[in-house]
Amino acid sequence: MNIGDASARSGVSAKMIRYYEQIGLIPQARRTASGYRDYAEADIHMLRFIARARDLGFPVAEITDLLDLWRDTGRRSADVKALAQARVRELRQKIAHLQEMATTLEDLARSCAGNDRPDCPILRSLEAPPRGGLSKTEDQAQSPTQFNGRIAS
Amino acid sequence: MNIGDASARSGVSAKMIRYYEQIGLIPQARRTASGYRDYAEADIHMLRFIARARDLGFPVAEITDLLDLWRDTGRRSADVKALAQARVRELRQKIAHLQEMATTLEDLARSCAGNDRPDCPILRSLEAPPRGGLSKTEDQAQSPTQFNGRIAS
DNA sequence: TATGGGGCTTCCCACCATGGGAAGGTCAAG
DNA sequence: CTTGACCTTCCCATGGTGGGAAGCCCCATA
Repeated sequence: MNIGDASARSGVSAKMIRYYEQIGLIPQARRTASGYRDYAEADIHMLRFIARARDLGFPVAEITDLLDLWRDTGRRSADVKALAQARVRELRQKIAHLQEMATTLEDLARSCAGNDRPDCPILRSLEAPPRGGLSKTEDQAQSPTQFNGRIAS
Repeated sequence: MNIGDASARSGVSAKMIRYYEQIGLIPQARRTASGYRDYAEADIHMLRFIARARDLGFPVAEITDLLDLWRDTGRRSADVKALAQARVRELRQKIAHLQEMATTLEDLARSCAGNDRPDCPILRSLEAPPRGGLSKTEDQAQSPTQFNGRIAS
């Protein structure tokens, strides 16, 4: 089976299949005499597994572990569950962050007249952030743990 | 004022200040005789505006418009409000997407024993997605509108 | 059999926002 | 004048994904 068929049957674009191979997420595909990648049913199965895991928000790096567990018939289901739960926690964290941004913005928008006049609380708020107390240039160290950047987009 | 001070006072890293200048979000900074960027109070003000807008989830591209409105004293507050609301809608959409992923994963995790046995509904689900009806290789066209990729991370 | 069109290959570029780091110039304090 | 902190530019990496070019390959139809 050519990469095009594998793509159509797995839902993973040909570009991505090559990429996954390149980064070592999936093994290097067999090649035909002329250099075409050649896939079997088992490969489609694996690709679908990957697509589904991506749908559920697993980063590619983590899917490696998931695939290992999938293939390991002697696995402990607790290990799989732990992975899923860690993912849920991260998703919830991102959600909370976005929620906070949305709520704040919504509040600001609500308090804006939205007419032809220039006066606008949104812009005023952008000028002078309402964040508690950070001004002395020192205290913005705020743990470089999870939120390095701003939006989790 | 050097870029380091501007950074400390605005909360925007020096790296980012240079980047914003490079992509044209902020004007090119004045330079001292020796080539150092030199900032004034007004620049700090602008950088803080940008930082705050990023905090609220505005993509850099959109901040250009925001800055234009900010500087335009003859603006209509309705224009600002529209921008904010569009952003809120996008945030809500991302939230909904993440929420769905989290819920699904959580359901799966709940139904997984999480013990030493290998049997695991999570992996089973990854093998065979529970999505309504997509199997015949044709129907996965699913409108390439907003969700080009999977996770909105 | 020749030709054309569609599929395959690799390679590079772009996104978005951010950080890391190297190589080299500058400034201010000691 | 030396030293160390700062500045400059330039390149690279991230994470997934798509776009596209240049050049083979394969098959069907004329």
